[in-house]
Amino acid sequence: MNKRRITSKELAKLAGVSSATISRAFSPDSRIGSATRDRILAVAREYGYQPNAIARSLNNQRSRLVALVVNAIGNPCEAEEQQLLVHRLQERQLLPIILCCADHDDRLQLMRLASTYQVDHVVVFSDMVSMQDAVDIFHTTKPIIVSFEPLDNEKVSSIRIDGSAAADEIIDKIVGDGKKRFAYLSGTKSSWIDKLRRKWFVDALAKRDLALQAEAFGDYGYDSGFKEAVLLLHRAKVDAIICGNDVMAIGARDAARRVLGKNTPDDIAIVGQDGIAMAAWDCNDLTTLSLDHVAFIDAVVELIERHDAELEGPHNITLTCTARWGSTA
Amino acid sequence: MNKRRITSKELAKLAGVSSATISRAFSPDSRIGSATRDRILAVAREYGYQPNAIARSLNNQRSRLVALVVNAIGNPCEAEEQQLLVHRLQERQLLPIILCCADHDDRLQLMRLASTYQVDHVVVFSDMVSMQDAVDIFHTTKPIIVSFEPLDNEKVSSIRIDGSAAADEIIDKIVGDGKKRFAYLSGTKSSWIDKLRRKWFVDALAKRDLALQAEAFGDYGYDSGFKEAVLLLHRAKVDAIICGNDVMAIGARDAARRVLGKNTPDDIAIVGQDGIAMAAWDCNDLTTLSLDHVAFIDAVVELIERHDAELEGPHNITLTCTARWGSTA
DNA sequence: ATGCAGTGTGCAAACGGTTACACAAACCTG
DNA sequence: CAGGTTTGTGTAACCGTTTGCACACTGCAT
Repeated sequence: MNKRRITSKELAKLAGVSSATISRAFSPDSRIGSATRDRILAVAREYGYQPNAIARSLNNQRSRLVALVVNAIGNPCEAEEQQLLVHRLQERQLLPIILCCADHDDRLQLMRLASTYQVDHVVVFSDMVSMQDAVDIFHTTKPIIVSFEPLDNEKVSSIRIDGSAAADEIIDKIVGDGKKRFAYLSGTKSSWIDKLRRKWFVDALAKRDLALQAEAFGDYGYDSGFKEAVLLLHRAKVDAIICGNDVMAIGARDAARRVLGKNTPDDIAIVGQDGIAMAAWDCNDLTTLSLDHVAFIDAVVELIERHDAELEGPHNITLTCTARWGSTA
Repeated sequence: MNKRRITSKELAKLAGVSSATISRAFSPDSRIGSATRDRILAVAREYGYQPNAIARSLNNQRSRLVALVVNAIGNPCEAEEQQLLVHRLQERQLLPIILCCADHDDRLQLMRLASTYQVDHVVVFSDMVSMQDAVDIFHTTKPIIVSFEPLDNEKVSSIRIDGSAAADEIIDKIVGDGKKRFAYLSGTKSSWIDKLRRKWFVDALAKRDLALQAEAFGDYGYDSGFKEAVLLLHRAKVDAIICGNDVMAIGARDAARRVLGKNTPDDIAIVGQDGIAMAAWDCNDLTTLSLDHVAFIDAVVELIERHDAELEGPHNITLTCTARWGSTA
């Protein structure tokens, strides 16, 4: 019970070879007689031997661990991408270590902890840590840091998102429906991603000589969407709310309907961002500025693979968003 | 650029001590002069030294890694608990490695991979792997396996969930409203958790001399809830559907409303399970058999801590569910 | 002065693998 | 059949920590 895992030396004794040979039996292309390998593999199976990944990592300088820095896993707006990425990593025999920033106050300490595990790659989805901090903490290892924030650092590859065209389309439609008084409900104060998203819409409005009539800040959650929408609608006369993500948009829609008695899209237009599966559920049917999550994760994986292949400097990929039309705008 | 991380030996040279002393400077209670420690810590900060967790783990036989075996992170019905647990682990300086089973075909291989990382604990939330397999794979390490499945193994601690009383209440209410023809929409075929949940309701019905009129199986997702509900309602005349989780219940509710034109709770009663935050959103307002997620994760953490403290054998904790009343039943 | 507990430090052996190097045996080629 | 290549295996060093043991030093009571 609680039996210690058998080591390569012990297995070597059992199989009548040296521990070096055991190691070779487990490395696909190394000089070893196929008869010996088969015998070793058989004995290994019998005794339940598996090479110790910790020891191997120490030697290799390669842990096959990937740090995923995210805000939260509970929020559907992020979870969908995370799920996709975790799947792709697993296919490649890479294991994700997830760092949840949202509810952890000392995020730097958290990243430092992960960095001591010599992770091979770092993917930052969270907008609650600054890229500069991430680079500072992980720079001694060899991270790819997938960043939305354009950081001028030769270590950081990034994926840029362009939603300006889609924002334009969306604003066009809403203005065409006779709406003029827009509000923006941010996901968070002072995050790069949020500022970028906001800018797409502000620019689209400016083209039509319009400007935001009101603004508020939430926390990417339903409750904040609901609450801030109520306050917003009491404070200012607006007939369209652009939200920082889909979940907040659902909250805002519910608030408008329940508290103010306003229905979409006639009384008020509500727009989300992300384009998560839930946005398309029949009960939501959100109009949203949506990102192709599969393409996004493809890009992340591509960056990771470039990095693995030790290709030259950082690499940037830009993806464009599209509008998903629902019945809320 | 890609500078190698500094090692304790190098730091030792810089600080004019031996690497053993470096190590001691970083272990809270070890015999070391406080002046030396302060000096070392200062030099360490200057050069950005942090002890290598991989090497430490190898030596310690303690990795501070925890394997979390889950179905998916993208499904809100699980993500909420996972988020809570990840947070609690992080507080304790433990890092989670998430294994997503839903989209990985060879789950055993996945668990074997994680087991080579000498994880200190294993928490199995997924009902897509058998507990026996998990035990077989992780038994050489010292795992706590949080299991719903009553497995008679001295390594496996478990948390049992009892929802029978709440199911009884819910059935009582629905029957009181004049409904008699129940269907059960399972989350998955042949999983222990699903069978258990189903049994609570079947038993509650039996007490009233009622039985299920129809059954179907989905995959815990919205689309499957929607699709199976449509088929179910075309196939059988039922006026209440109990669903395997909340997301499927939302799907079923949408299907009933959109495809069949039946509204809750008058035409049909719909019940979910889990009691996730989303169930309480204004647009959903689901009646659901709900589990206190905080209490649940408290229990998981308690088991992990017992295990860390090397307390005697396995331990079992039972939690009871409560009904959350919404407008769908 | 002598002995002895207590304190701070270094040495060296783990921890469990991988891999450069060395070497023996087997296989060619002319 | 000599010489060269290929193949398979073992030896030992190394990856970066931790920790038991030894040792030197201080302080204090005898």
